[in-house]
Amino acid sequence: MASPRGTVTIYDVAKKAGVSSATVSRMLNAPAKVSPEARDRILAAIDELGFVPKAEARARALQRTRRIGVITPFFTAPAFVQRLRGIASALSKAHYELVIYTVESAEQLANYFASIPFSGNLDGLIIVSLPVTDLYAQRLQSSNIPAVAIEYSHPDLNCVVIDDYEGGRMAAEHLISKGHRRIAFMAKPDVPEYTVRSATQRFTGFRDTLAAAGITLRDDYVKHVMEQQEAILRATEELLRLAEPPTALFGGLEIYALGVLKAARQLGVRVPRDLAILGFDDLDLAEYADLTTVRQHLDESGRFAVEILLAQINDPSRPVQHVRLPLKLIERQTT
Amino acid sequence: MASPRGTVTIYDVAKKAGVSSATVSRMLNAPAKVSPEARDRILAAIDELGFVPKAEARARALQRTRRIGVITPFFTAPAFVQRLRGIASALSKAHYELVIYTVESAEQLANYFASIPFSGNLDGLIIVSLPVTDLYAQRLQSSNIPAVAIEYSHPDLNCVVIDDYEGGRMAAEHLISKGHRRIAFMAKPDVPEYTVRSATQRFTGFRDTLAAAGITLRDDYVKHVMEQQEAILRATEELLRLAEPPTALFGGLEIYALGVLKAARQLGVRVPRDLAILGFDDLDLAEYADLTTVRQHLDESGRFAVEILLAQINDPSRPVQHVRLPLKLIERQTT
DNA sequence: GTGAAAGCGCTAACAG
DNA sequence: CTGTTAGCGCTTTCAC
Repeated sequence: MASPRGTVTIYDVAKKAGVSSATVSRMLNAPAKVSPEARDRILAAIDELGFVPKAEARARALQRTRRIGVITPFFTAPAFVQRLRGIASALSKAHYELVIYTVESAEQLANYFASIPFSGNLDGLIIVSLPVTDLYAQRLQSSNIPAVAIEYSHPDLNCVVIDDYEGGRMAAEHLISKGHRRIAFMAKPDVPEYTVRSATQRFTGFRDTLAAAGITLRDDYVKHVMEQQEAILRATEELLRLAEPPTALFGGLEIYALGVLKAARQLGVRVPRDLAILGFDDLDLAEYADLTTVRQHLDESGRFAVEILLAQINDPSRPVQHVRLPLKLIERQTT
Repeated sequence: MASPRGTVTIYDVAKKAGVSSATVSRMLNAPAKVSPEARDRILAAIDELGFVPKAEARARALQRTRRIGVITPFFTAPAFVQRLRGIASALSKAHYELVIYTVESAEQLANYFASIPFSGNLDGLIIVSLPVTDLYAQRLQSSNIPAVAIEYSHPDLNCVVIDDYEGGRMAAEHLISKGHRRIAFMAKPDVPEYTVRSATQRFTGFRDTLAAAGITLRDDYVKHVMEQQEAILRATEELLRLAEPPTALFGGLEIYALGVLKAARQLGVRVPRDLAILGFDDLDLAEYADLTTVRQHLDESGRFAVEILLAQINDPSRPVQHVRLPLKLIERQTT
């Protein structure tokens, strides 16, 4: 019989069980310290009253919330989802709640960092795929809340990242080993606001490795286009219409590889016979599309972040940790 | 200069600004009620101290958390993600925090309902794609927390659902209108624990409509298989190897349509020429695959749920609301 | 083993 | 406009 919203407290339980509120509290937190008789009566009272401890109150008394926050770009992109999945799973195992803050713009991100009541409201924070500026890092530090960044790295912050340069290298190597020499690259335009350092490094590693093998990446082989399928289709056509069309393509982001794959099918180009396609990330989608790709274990990145975060929470004096997750080439049908 | 974790309170601010804590509180909640001079001094103090209000304390005093919870199956399936996306977006606009509880088994669900401190920790609850039993509905009611269920419906609970029977009907009608008469159906096995009522109704609507058009759904045209691609591939082969193979197939769940599409490609079957394929849901994935499908607006379902929930929170006396979202046939390349 | 009582940080009357 | 004061529900000494 619960009365009006949230109305039954330990005091009610205490009264009904004929003990003090302190004893009920003990019962809840350290049952061993309570006599068996009292225990039974309290348990009965709890049952009867339908008592549920109020986390808010608990958190205030305890000075911790058992809740960790995740700041992530508005999760339209599958990669965020997979990272989140890793986080959610690990957190749930550790009995932490997960609160999500989605960010749709740089401005909103700034707002969050400026105004969100981090300290005291969260036991820790995970920042997913969002650039961490010095200012933010500093604010995080001074607010004294344990945090870890995924994908972007900052010297003063825990983070879990991958070696994008190495990823580019692996991609190039794979394509070369398959006998390709006319190799193309497609990725996002380099817009200033969302300067994706990782994509750039991927590209650099890719190009350097090609160069080391005596292959120069021709300018007309590299396409920077928007993520819309239409744009990708057009770029693919341009590529194929070249006098010397590429025989292979590396998509610096999985969407591009996937998009080109789709475009290729529409254009009647056989994959991988006429055009080999290689992606990066290994989204769930990639498996469905049978795309060969460089896998970074997205779910794992989330799990790792949680691990580091919890360690940090339990021992605040812990030094900053940077982990770099391994990459792996997953060979499927498109190369 | 923030001192040890979460240490600066309104009292600190008050002292520094030479006012009482109440004034600081007013400043925070109703700045108009504070004199300009005091305001400035308080603002300055806040800045200097790096003060951030602690949500826990606020929530306790206010008796509301500005936080709503979402219980969802472990979000491996894209449909959950899209629903979540709608929820997250709507919630963020309304300045609510979103806390996520993922559930991996029926048992865990029971645990949540039994032991999670819902009341007093959350202002509201959204239950995504999880069967709501009478017991749970009752507990929800008595704990007096506003809630809404998505996908599953319960008479005593707000919910947003679709008309699955109608969906099945639309699917059948579309296929019939395309001239098909040998039509197959593929879906999940009917396991007792996860009795997916919606899938069953989809099927019924589908079969009834076929029947009304004088087409009887042959037993060897309906396949209940696991979601693994391999199982789907095998089922597809069996279908196609029939003396009279079907010319069209309806996947009661999008995965099946997608899986069959993939299988068809592997088997060299032309889609839609040799086999038309129709899905249900319209996941992001469907667009990528150019799958014709019956769309239920997943994102929208989340948005609606939030709307109802907030309305309910603001006016607890509001009657239970059942909304049924419309379905729409999205014609793409596979039929 | 148990109870009394003092907080945890904030808000909301109530006087002034 | 502002300060005083009493909670919100739970935990945690400190005595007994």
